Amino acid sequence: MTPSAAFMDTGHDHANCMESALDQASALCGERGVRLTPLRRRVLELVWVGHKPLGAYEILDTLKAERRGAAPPTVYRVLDFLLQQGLVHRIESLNSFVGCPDPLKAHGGQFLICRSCGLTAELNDRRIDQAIRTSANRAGFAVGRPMIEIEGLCPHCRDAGEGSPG
Amino acid sequence: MTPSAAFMDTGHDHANCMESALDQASALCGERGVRLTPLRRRVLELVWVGHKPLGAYEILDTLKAERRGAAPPTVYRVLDFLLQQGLVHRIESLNSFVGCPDPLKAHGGQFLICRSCGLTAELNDRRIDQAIRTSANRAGFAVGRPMIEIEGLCPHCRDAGEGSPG
DNA sequence: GGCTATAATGTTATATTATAACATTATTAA
DNA sequence: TTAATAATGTTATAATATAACATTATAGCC
Repeated sequence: MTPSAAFMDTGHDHANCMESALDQASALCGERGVRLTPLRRRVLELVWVGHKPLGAYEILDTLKAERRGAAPPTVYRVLDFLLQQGLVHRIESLNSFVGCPDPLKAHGGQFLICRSCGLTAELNDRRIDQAIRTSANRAGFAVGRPMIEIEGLCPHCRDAGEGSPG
Repeated sequence: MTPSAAFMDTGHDHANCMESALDQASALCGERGVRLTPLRRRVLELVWVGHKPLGAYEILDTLKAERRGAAPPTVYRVLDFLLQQGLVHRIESLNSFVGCPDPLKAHGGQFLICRSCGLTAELNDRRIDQAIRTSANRAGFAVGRPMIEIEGLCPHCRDAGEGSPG
């Protein structure tokens, strides 16, 4: 089960998952001739730590503890870079940022976001995408970037009875 | 063609569309025993004026010109009320608010948002909803509120060649 | 190596969006 | 008319994001 397919479960090797995301980012930046500087790498690492969306100012708080002179532009500039390279996604409904498990494939985001624990999983379901394109085309609309953010309960929190789904 | 089905076209009688939305809101509040006060009615009217999402501070600017003492809480409280009654939707990707053409039916929003002119159309496509539920269920996720915001070009701007769709 | 162009980051200030907390006014219903 | 509730007014501030310019680091060239 890849990270992109569903929520990580008890078998999920997170240290490995994060390391491989960073390695992939490093390779990808190398190929593209852009620089994954220590600062950029560190921010990418931070958004990967929890598998849950992180706010810019949460990232900033951590950076401030690690280097002098970290300020909002420090974080937002790095996030812009990571977004451009497809290494992170922005979750609009949370004003937050999360690591992308599949940066090679260009894609808008489809996210399942647990309202109880905050864990987020990225989907890439062609049927959802197709249903959207069909419906948009019918309205004469040229689809650019579809954003899909599904709030609800992850398997663990659902089973623990953390509130009703509706 | 109802407002919910697609973008308004040249045949769209907007004055009538807005009036009917306000009438429907008034009736609906009456039935529910909640009050569509002049302030609330005015804000609802403002979000309906353009068929495009309006920011809270844009609404505030208009209100300030019309009454003394309008301040951010004035607007946000009214928007909370209108959101609760299903009379407006919040567009997360724009931090903005837009009138709901079908407040009786409980629904998450499916929005087509033109990046060129800002016009927004609301969809309610059961196939999109179904595709999302199928995919979420497969991941063991209990769907609460799906948020779907499709950025792109409306028919008019697409035909006028206002930038590429991707 | 030293030079220059560019990219990245530092720094200060401020814009934009949203909420907290408490005071006042309006409406409902007894 | 009065008490309870709902709605709005008011002041202050929190949270998110960007503008503008200064400095430092890196890459490519001589």
